[in-house]
Amino acid sequence: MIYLLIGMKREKVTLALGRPRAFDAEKALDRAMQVFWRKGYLGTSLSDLTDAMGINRPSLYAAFGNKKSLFRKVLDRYSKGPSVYLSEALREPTARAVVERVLHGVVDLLTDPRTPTTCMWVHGALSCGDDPLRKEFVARRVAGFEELRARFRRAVTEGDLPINADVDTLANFVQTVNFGLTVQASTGATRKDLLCVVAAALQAWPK
Amino acid sequence: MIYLLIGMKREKVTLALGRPRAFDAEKALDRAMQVFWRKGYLGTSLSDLTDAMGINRPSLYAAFGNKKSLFRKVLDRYSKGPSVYLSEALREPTARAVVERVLHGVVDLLTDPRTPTTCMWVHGALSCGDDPLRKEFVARRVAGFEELRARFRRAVTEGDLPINADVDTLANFVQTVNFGLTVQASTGATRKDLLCVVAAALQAWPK
DNA sequence: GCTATTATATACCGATCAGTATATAATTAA
DNA sequence: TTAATTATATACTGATCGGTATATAATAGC
Repeated sequence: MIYLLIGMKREKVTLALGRPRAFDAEKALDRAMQVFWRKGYLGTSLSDLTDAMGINRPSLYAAFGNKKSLFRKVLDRYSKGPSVYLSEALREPTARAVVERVLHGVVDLLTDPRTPTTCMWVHGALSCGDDPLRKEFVARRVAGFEELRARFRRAVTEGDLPINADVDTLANFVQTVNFGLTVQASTGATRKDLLCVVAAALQAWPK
Repeated sequence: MIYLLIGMKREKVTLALGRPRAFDAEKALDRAMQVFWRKGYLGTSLSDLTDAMGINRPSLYAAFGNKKSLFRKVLDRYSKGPSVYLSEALREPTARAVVERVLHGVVDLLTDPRTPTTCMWVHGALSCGDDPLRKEFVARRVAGFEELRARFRRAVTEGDLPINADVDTLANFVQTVNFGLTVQASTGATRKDLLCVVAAALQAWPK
């Protein structure tokens, strides 16, 4: 039953028509995230997904579209969830603090015992074969780069980076170390290994 | 015709029995390398391989074993071919020169227009799902790390690194930047982007 | 020639892939 | 109750997966 709200006072809003969904879509997305995160894009099958999500195939398609569409939704969720340290880092008061927060953030993410020992974005980007999905990874990387660069530009105007700082290179460098740490962790590096690299990278930071 | 060499002087060695192979195994391996390099491990199908190699399936299996075995052979060939810059770098006279050679080497590799814009090792490591193949990537990364570390230890004794240099961290850092550059290139970074990062990383090097 | 041996070519195997048709169950609206 | 709507469950689709059985072709030794 739906009453339109065109200047009326009626406001009943029972938008749920038909049989109600029997699963929690958010939880299902989280389960899907774990699978894609651990096995990559091509390494994950529809059966892997439905098993982990506890739903059957038609329900998955009805709720999230096909595999690629589900992956995109999971990727968005990953940005706002496990990978939120990136946007949080941008709010640190100085460029130096931003970088520390980014690099410690990724190490924490990579070594969280509850989640796969990799970054879902990197794992996805390198496990989609030559699928057009690749283009979306490029776009997201560029977006991340630009956010970092904008933050460093601000740092220059605020005086916590030298006036002649090369903000492009700085943003690029931070992103590169982040990615490198991810590959290290994905192939067995320990938390101690990663933290040493972070310390070394921070030493390179302009005073 | 084979004469056994048990204390005899006969030495004719016509080991080619049966129908001769109609393809060049080395060239076929190179073709296979291109495919794995571009599409990753899971992204490459047997049909992709036989198409590229110009041979049929039974010939592939007879000459190189199954998909995983072929991939291992290709990985070895990759180390001695496109990735040889790593072992060459170790022969540079100073630690600084080693690092420069490694990082410029990987940038050259990543931006060679004749080959895929990634490193086959990294691409492979992150595109094998949760296959046990993963363990072999771990072993190879550790081996690479140890070679670098040994080289830096030598540099300490030779005086071109400070006596208190943390050789573990230095080797780790170089490897991490290498991997990071690879992910950057794999997701669209330009040669200019990569070279800026290399310069930034070199600035961090101990004087 | 004949036999042994190895490579090639075709065609096939069962398994799994992503995706869907169909029937039924659960809900709201009337 | 009845109709409309949406979700669920099962079972299926054609395509492709990695891998192989079988038959034939090409070579060497005798």
